[in-house]
Amino acid sequence: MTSRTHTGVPSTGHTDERAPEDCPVREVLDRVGDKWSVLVIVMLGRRTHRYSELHRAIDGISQRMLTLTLRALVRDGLVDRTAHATVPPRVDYALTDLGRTLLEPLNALDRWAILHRDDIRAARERHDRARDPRPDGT
Amino acid sequence: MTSRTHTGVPSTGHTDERAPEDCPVREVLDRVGDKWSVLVIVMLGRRTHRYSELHRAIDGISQRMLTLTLRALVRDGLVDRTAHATVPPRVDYALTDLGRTLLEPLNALDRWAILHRDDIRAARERHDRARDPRPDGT
DNA sequence: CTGCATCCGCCGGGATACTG
DNA sequence: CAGTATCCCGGCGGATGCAG
Repeated sequence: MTSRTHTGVPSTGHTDERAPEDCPVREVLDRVGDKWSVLVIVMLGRRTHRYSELHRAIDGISQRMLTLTLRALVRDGLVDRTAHATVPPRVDYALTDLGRTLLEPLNALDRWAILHRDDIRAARERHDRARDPRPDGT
Repeated sequence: MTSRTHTGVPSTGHTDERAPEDCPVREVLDRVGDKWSVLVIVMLGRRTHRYSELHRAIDGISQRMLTLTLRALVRDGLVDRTAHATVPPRVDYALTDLGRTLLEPLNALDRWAILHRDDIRAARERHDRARDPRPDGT
């Protein structure tokens, strides 16, 4: 149900109350914010990988999730699938041009994470310590 | 079982096989890739909001999730919570300096989404049509 | 090797009711 | 107004087994 009932806010008119639902960021995150997509994209950003390579490289991913993730990425035109009719079969996955363009904003996020991961850890510990003082030194 | 039997692939050895688990991008996504965090951050990026304002502005969010989301963001030092001891109570939420820095990479993702959302939609429809031709015109 | 099918546990998150 | 507490459901994702 997306029908905005605008209960109170009588469209203040001047404020930028544009609902963030149609905010494109969320759209990307809905596609790529899952558990494995970014990992796959990052791997394919380095070079083309075949299925088993990805499976080995991305530690912890199940065949099921790797397949589902790849399928979704292929469907959205971010990843290219090339099946070689050899025996044993061989399937290569690579980023499409579109997929490669996604690398940039992802790297921006990456840089932010590298710069501020310690800040977040610090803030978190500070916050937790304030809530649960742990009188003893364990 | 991860013991490389190197059936064909003769041990890459020199390639940058660094596992992407320690890839910081995933860290950010684990924190902010949930359903509501980005929406809240975007809203707070525009201006300070109080609880009820966020609740009204972010269409579809439940009190529970708004509370949980805000708590997590505060804990990580991305959002600042200011409770005014008035009656009725009033609580303001605003981005911290750290939170504001996150706006940039988020905007990068945003720009990407705006630029390429149509490409993705097109690729998806093309892919779906190829798989399920739908002979009739429904 | 590259998947697909099935079963199942876990938890994100919605609905609802209640409190300070 | 600004939350908290409880119940509950869907689906994400892991494990396993089977197929081309």
